Amino acid sequence: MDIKLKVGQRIKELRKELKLSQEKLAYEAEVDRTYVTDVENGRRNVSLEILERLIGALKVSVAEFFGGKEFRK
Amino acid sequence: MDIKLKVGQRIKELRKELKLSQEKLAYEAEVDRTYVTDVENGRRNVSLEILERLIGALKVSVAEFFGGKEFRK
DNA sequence: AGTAAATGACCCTTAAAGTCCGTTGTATTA
DNA sequence: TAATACAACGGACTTTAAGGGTCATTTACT
Repeated sequence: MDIKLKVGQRIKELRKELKLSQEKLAYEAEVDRTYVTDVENGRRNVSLEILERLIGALKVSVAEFFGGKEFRK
Repeated sequence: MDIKLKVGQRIKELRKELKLSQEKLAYEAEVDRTYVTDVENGRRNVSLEILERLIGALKVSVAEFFGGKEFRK
Protein backbone atom coordinates (compact mmCIF):
# COMPACT_ATOMS: atom_id res chain seq x y z
CA MET A 1 0.00 0.00 0.00
CA ASP A 2 1.03 3.57 -0.68
CA ILE A 3 3.10 5.10 2.09
CA LYS A 4 1.16 8.35 1.84
CA LEU A 5 -2.03 6.48 2.62
CA LYS A 6 -0.43 4.52 5.46
CA VAL A 7 0.78 7.72 7.05
CA GLY A 8 -2.59 9.37 6.54
CA GLN A 9 -4.42 6.52 8.20
CA ARG A 10 -2.01 6.49 11.10
CA ILE A 11 -2.51 10.20 11.63
CA LYS A 12 -6.27 9.81 11.53
CA GLU A 13 -6.10 6.92 13.96
CA LEU A 14 -4.04 8.88 16.49
CA ARG A 15 -6.13 12.00 16.00
CA LYS A 16 -9.30 10.06 16.79
CA GLU A 17 -7.71 8.64 19.93
CA LEU A 18 -7.07 12.18 21.09
CA LYS A 19 -10.58 13.21 20.03
CA LEU A 20 -9.23 16.10 18.01
CA SER A 21 -10.87 17.62 14.97
CA GLN A 22 -8.80 18.04 11.83
CA GLU A 23 -8.92 21.76 12.43
CA LYS A 24 -7.57 21.44 15.98
CA LEU A 25 -4.78 19.20 14.83
CA ALA A 26 -3.96 21.62 12.03
CA TYR A 27 -3.77 24.42 14.55
CA GLU A 28 -1.51 22.46 16.90
CA ALA A 29 0.81 21.41 14.09
CA GLU A 30 0.70 24.85 12.51
CA VAL A 31 -0.40 23.63 9.12
CA ASP A 32 -3.38 24.52 7.01
CA ARG A 33 -6.78 23.08 7.89
CA THR A 34 -7.40 21.71 4.39
CA TYR A 35 -3.95 20.20 4.32
CA VAL A 36 -4.79 17.80 7.13
CA THR A 37 -7.76 16.48 5.18
CA ASP A 38 -5.54 15.79 2.20
CA VAL A 39 -2.83 14.13 4.26
CA GLU A 40 -5.27 11.80 6.00
CA ASN A 41 -6.65 10.77 2.63
CA GLY A 42 -3.23 9.98 1.25
CA ARG A 43 -3.17 12.78 -1.27
CA ARG A 44 -0.11 14.61 0.07
CA ASN A 45 3.56 13.76 -0.17
CA VAL A 46 4.41 15.25 3.21
CA SER A 47 7.89 16.56 3.95
CA LEU A 48 9.93 15.62 7.03
CA GLU A 49 9.44 18.87 8.91
CA ILE A 50 5.68 18.96 8.42
CA LEU A 51 5.47 15.29 9.35
CA GLU A 52 7.40 15.96 12.52
CA ARG A 53 5.00 18.74 13.50
CA LEU A 54 1.98 16.52 12.88
CA ILE A 55 3.48 13.66 14.84
CA GLY A 56 4.38 16.01 17.69
CA ALA A 57 0.85 17.38 17.79
CA LEU A 58 -0.38 13.82 18.14
CA LYS A 59 1.74 13.39 21.27
CA VAL A 60 3.79 10.44 20.09
CA SER A 61 7.43 9.99 19.13
CA VAL A 62 8.49 9.35 15.57
CA ALA A 63 9.44 5.82 16.60
CA GLU A 64 5.98 5.22 18.03
CA PHE A 65 4.34 6.69 14.98
CA PHE A 66 6.13 4.27 12.67
CA GLY A 67 6.20 1.35 15.07
CA GLY A 68 3.02 -0.37 13.87
CA LYS A 69 3.02 -3.48 11.73
CA GLU A 70 1.98 -1.56 8.60
CA PHE A 71 5.47 -0.05 8.61
CA ARG A 72 7.33 -3.30 9.31
CA LYS A 73 7.87 -4.23 5.66
CA MET B 1 18.28 17.93 17.25
CA ASP B 2 16.90 18.68 13.83
CA ILE B 3 14.96 15.83 12.31
CA LYS B 4 16.58 16.39 8.92
CA LEU B 5 19.97 15.79 10.50
CA LYS B 6 18.79 12.75 12.44
CA VAL B 7 17.43 11.20 9.28
CA GLY B 8 20.60 12.08 7.41
CA GLN B 9 22.80 10.46 10.01
CA ARG B 10 20.63 7.36 10.08
CA ILE B 11 20.88 7.05 6.32
CA LYS B 12 24.63 7.44 6.44
CA GLU B 13 24.89 4.88 9.21
CA LEU B 14 22.90 2.29 7.28
CA ARG B 15 24.70 3.08 4.05
CA LYS B 16 28.05 2.47 5.73
CA GLU B 17 26.83 -0.84 7.08
CA LEU B 18 26.04 -1.89 3.54
CA LYS B 19 29.36 -0.48 2.33
CA LEU B 20 27.63 1.54 -0.34
CA SER B 21 28.89 4.79 -1.81
CA GLN B 22 26.54 7.74 -1.93
CA GLU B 23 26.47 7.28 -5.66
CA LYS B 24 25.42 3.64 -5.44
CA LEU B 25 22.71 4.48 -2.96
CA ALA B 26 21.53 7.32 -5.16
CA TYR B 27 21.32 4.94 -8.08
CA GLU B 28 19.35 2.36 -6.11
CA ALA B 29 16.93 4.94 -4.78
CA GLU B 30 16.73 6.72 -8.12
CA VAL B 31 17.76 10.12 -6.82
CA ASP B 32 20.64 12.40 -7.68
CA ARG B 33 24.05 11.73 -6.14
CA THR B 34 24.42 15.26 -4.81
CA TYR B 35 20.97 14.96 -3.32
CA VAL B 36 22.13 12.08 -1.14
CA THR B 37 25.05 14.20 0.04
CA ASP B 38 22.65 16.96 1.02
CA VAL B 39 20.25 14.59 2.77
CA GLU B 40 23.01 12.98 4.84
CA ASN B 41 24.18 16.41 5.89
CA GLY B 42 20.70 17.50 6.97
CA ARG B 43 20.24 20.09 4.27
CA ARG B 44 17.17 18.59 2.61
CA ASN B 45 13.60 18.46 3.83
CA VAL B 46 12.89 15.09 2.24
CA SER B 47 9.38 14.07 1.22
CA LEU B 48 7.72 10.78 2.14
CA GLU B 49 8.08 9.14 -1.24
CA ILE B 50 11.76 9.96 -1.59
CA LEU B 51 12.38 8.87 1.98
CA GLU B 52 10.65 5.58 1.27
CA ARG B 53 12.90 4.98 -1.74
CA LEU B 54 16.03 5.73 0.29
CA ILE B 55 14.93 3.49 3.14
CA GLY B 56 14.07 0.72 0.70
CA ALA B 57 17.49 0.99 -0.93
CA LEU B 58 19.01 0.56 2.51
CA LYS B 59 17.18 -2.75 2.92
CA VAL B 60 15.31 -1.91 6.09
CA SER B 61 11.66 -1.30 6.88
CA VAL B 62 10.35 2.14 7.80
CA ALA B 63 9.80 0.85 11.33
CA GLU B 64 13.41 -0.29 11.57
CA PHE B 65 14.67 2.95 10.15
CA PHE B 66 12.90 4.98 12.82
CA GLY B 67 13.27 2.44 15.60
CA GLY B 68 16.48 3.85 17.12
CA LYS B 69 16.59 5.82 20.32
CA GLU B 70 17.19 9.11 18.50
CA PHE B 71 13.60 8.87 17.30
CA ARG B 72 12.12 7.89 20.65
CA LYS B 73 11.56 11.47 21.78
C1' DA C 1 54.01 12.01 -2.97
C1' DG C 2 50.49 11.23 -6.67
C1' DT C 3 46.05 10.11 -8.54
C1' DA C 4 41.64 8.39 -8.59
C1' DA C 5 37.39 7.84 -6.26
C1' DA C 6 34.20 9.64 -3.11
C1' DT C 7 32.16 13.37 -0.93
C1' DG C 8 30.92 18.19 -0.16
C1' DA C 9 29.30 22.82 -1.40
C1' DC C 10 27.25 26.14 -4.46
C1' DC C 11 23.96 27.75 -7.73
C1' DC C 12 20.22 27.66 -10.86
C1' DT C 13 15.60 25.68 -12.98
C1' DT C 14 11.00 23.39 -12.69
C1' DA C 15 7.96 20.48 -10.68
C1' DA C 16 5.62 19.92 -6.67
C1' DA C 17 4.73 21.01 -1.70
C1' DG C 18 2.06 23.79 1.15
C1' DT C 19 -1.26 28.02 1.94
C1' DC C 20 -5.51 30.37 1.64
C1' DC C 21 -9.90 31.53 0.04
C1' DG C 22 -14.43 29.68 -0.54
C1' DT C 23 -18.13 26.10 -1.17
C1' DT C 24 -20.46 21.69 -0.48
C1' DG C 25 -22.04 17.51 1.98
C1' DT C 26 -23.13 15.18 6.24
C1' DA C 27 -24.15 14.30 10.69
C1' DT C 28 -25.67 15.85 15.13
C1' DT C 29 -28.43 18.51 18.25
C1' DA C 30 -31.67 22.09 19.73
C1' DT D 1 -36.47 23.59 10.69
C1' DA D 2 -32.40 25.76 11.80
C1' DA D 3 -28.02 25.88 13.85
C1' DT D 4 -23.50 23.96 14.73
C1' DA D 5 -19.39 21.28 13.95
C1' DC D 6 -16.71 18.59 11.04
C1' DA D 7 -14.85 16.80 6.73
C1' DA D 8 -14.10 16.97 1.71
C1' DC D 9 -13.15 19.41 -2.35
C1' DG D 10 -11.67 23.13 -5.89
C1' DG D 11 -9.00 26.76 -7.63
C1' DA D 12 -5.49 30.19 -7.38
C1' DC D 13 -1.49 31.46 -5.31
C1' DT D 14 3.29 31.35 -2.94
C1' DT D 15 7.06 28.72 -1.35
C1' DT D 16 10.18 25.03 -1.52
C1' DA D 17 11.59 20.23 -2.72
C1' DA D 18 13.88 17.77 -6.26
C1' DG D 19 16.88 17.47 -10.11
C1' DG D 20 21.09 18.50 -12.08
C1' DG D 21 25.42 21.22 -13.36
C1' DT D 22 30.06 22.38 -11.95
C1' DC D 23 34.05 22.74 -9.19
C1' DA D 24 36.42 22.23 -4.65
C1' DT D 25 37.75 19.26 -0.98
C1' DT D 26 38.49 15.09 1.29
C1' DT D 27 39.57 10.18 1.57
C1' DA D 28 41.85 5.96 0.22
C1' DC D 29 45.14 3.42 -2.08
C1' DT D 30 49.69 2.50 -4.73
